Amino acid sequence: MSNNEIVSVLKNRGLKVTPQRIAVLDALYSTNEHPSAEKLTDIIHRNNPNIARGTIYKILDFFIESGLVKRVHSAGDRMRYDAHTERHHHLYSLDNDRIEDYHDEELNAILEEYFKKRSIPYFRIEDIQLHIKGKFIE
Amino acid sequence: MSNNEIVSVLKNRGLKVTPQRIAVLDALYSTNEHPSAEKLTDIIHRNNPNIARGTIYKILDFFIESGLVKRVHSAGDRMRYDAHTERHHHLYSLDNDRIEDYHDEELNAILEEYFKKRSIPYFRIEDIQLHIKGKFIE
DNA sequence: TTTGGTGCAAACTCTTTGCAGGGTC
DNA sequence: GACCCTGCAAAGAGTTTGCACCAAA
Repeated sequence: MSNNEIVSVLKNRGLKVTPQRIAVLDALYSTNEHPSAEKLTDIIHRNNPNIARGTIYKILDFFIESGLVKRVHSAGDRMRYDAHTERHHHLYSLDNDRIEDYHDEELNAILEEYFKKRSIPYFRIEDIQLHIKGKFIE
Repeated sequence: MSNNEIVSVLKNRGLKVTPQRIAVLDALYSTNEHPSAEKLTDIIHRNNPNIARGTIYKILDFFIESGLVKRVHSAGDRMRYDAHTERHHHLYSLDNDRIEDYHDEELNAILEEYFKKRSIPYFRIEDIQLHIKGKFIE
């Protein structure tokens, strides 16, 4: 995703454009490994060594409130982030902290169909995500 | 679950029985709110004020290795634990940190059926869990 | 010019670790 | 009695906060 496209993402939502925000979004869009804040900081610092750790945390929180970024549910050692907001699921390695996307339109359709008839009386569903745990085969 | 039953759970797996381990298991079995370590410590201290925080962490790690307890995937602020190991899914509140069980045999059957035909070539599935995010209706 | 974003460093929270003493089998 | 589990306190990792300075609109 080009710099101009990233700027558009921010502008279209009426968010202020700063080099730091561009750098954070760029780093998130350019990886699919659902980085922790630390990992993300490493990626950002390759091109922008002067962006502060605290700023990155603040920007991530801000993007989460803006709906641009989501936290990935994980075992909890540290937070993981994802800027790919289209509907998808995740594969979780039982050997390490690897998390990969799993896209499956047919599965989405089945789930949607199922929860249309089987609603949960005390709960309004907004999003459904599969956590598929297992081992990556090399 | 009675004290004797908890002792049996440990003995059947050949694990050493201590008052601290009993207290941790008892607290986990007696709640369905998927407590954090801090919350769990509160529960334990109601009856056993002298069990140390560090001990509880060590016992939780030990139980996870033994397969008696699982970590619940969450947004990552802190770790959450669950000793109910039968197959089930979770409802996640978007308003707060509430996590509730969701049992659904029909859904399990559908998922099992689906992934029998649709296998993922580079991944061996060991467990599938739905994360259903939304709002609890009071 | 005004508003609010950034950098820095300190504070905070949650979790892990090391070691001496004590309990379980 | 041997082993390893526990309590305590300190260290560590990850995240948040406060404030002065600076930049975007």
